[in-house]
Amino acid sequence: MPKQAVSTAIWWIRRDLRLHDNPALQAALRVARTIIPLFILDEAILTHSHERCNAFLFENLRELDIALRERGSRLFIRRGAPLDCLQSIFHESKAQAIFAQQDFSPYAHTRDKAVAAMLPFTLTPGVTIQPPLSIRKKDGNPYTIFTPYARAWREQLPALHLLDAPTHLETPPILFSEPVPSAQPSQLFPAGEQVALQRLHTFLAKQAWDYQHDRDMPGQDSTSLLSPYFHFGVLSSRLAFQQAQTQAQSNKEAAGFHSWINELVWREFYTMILENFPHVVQGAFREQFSRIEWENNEHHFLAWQKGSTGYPLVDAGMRQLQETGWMHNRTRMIVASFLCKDLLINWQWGETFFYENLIDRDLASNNGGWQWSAGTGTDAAPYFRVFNPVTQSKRFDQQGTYIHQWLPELDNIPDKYLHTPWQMPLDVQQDCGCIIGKHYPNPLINHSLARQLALKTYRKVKA
DNA sequence: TAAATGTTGTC
DNA sequence: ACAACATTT
Repeated sequence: MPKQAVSTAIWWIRRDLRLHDNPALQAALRVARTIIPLFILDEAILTHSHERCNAFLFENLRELDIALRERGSRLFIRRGAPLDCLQSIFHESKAQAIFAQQDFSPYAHTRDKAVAAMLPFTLTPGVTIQPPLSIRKKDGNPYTIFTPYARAWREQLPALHLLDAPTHLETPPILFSEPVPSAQPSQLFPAGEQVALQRLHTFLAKQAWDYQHDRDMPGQDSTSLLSPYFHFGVLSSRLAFQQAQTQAQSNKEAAGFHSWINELVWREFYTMILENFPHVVQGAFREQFSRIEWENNEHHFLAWQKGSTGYPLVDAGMRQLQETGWMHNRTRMIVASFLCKDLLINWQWGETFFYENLIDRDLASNNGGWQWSAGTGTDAAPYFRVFNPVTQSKRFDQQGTYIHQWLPELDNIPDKYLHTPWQMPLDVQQDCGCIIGKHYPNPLINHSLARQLALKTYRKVKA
């Protein structure tokens, strides 16, 4: 960080699209009088992400610009390679320092190293609540199991001093900026930090109380729906944690709050894993699982993607993803288990598909979740843990609320066949206007046989 | 953050 | 016959 005050600093915005509790912005404000809020449209990232995800980003940029203008400032947008853009705006504006929030991915590290080599560049924490490398075992090695990690995480948690949004920002009047790209606003995820803060507030006042139980019910409105906001830093995870923690400490019935906080810690855990073991991006965390003999049947993969596997809860999950860019966590686990175990398709195919379709496309969490499901990862479920899509369906979507929400072709089938439509006698199929094999597919595979095959295939590579 | 299968206990 | 519990995958 520059020791003495400078006149102008660039606040390079990446995954911190907010004014509240923003360490990078505050670091810039501590040394500089004039701030240039800059976002760079990096084609290397944009071309690999779904239009819907980019739309969420663009809408949030628009909201950030509005919030900045209310404070006498504005957002500047450039398009191109980050280093090129930074060098030009740095010289055009005669800025003397650049501040950004540190990001954790192989791409981000390469990018940021190149910038630091050429320009006065300072990174601040802020993506996670605690810096990923700050939590280690006594022997200095990183944790690889969640539970002891979470214990250490809680024990060494420092006091969090949240940072207020600035009330006024001074910004140079004349500097080139591209317009904020226009985009289709999302119904499910309206943009802006005020929406995110309000959503957090509502969640903590209502659903969080029963979160421990209700979060497993994909048909209920029981989760916070905050993941896209966390991913782009529209909402500060430190602030969210602190508010949940305050509620947990001031209420006797705090299980729901602790359970939600635990999900925040999972996010920290997988960011830490990615940081310490970047090879997880390439393949299995544990070497022997790169040798699984997958079937990789393209036809099965397509059916999975479209949501036509014949297992209603799996298909409902995939339709929710296709239609909204988001999927409930319970169904994420179920469709992932189905892809890896029932279809014996390489989990990386699923990882890529999720990464391309989720608005909350977080590299670390997505990779961690898939490795967990596939049983190839750090804290993975044992390989023999295979979800039964029918059991899961009956347990977590008993009334079929979620199935009905996403599979209109099953609208009229009798409740007793909702989880197993293929068991409908032909006359019932005709009565309810849902012919299996015509209006809704036959199951792609027989779960019980598929399970046997998965166990056999996994057993071959187990340590 | 599971499910299937086998064993024992109860009627 | 069928829970409840234990073991195996």
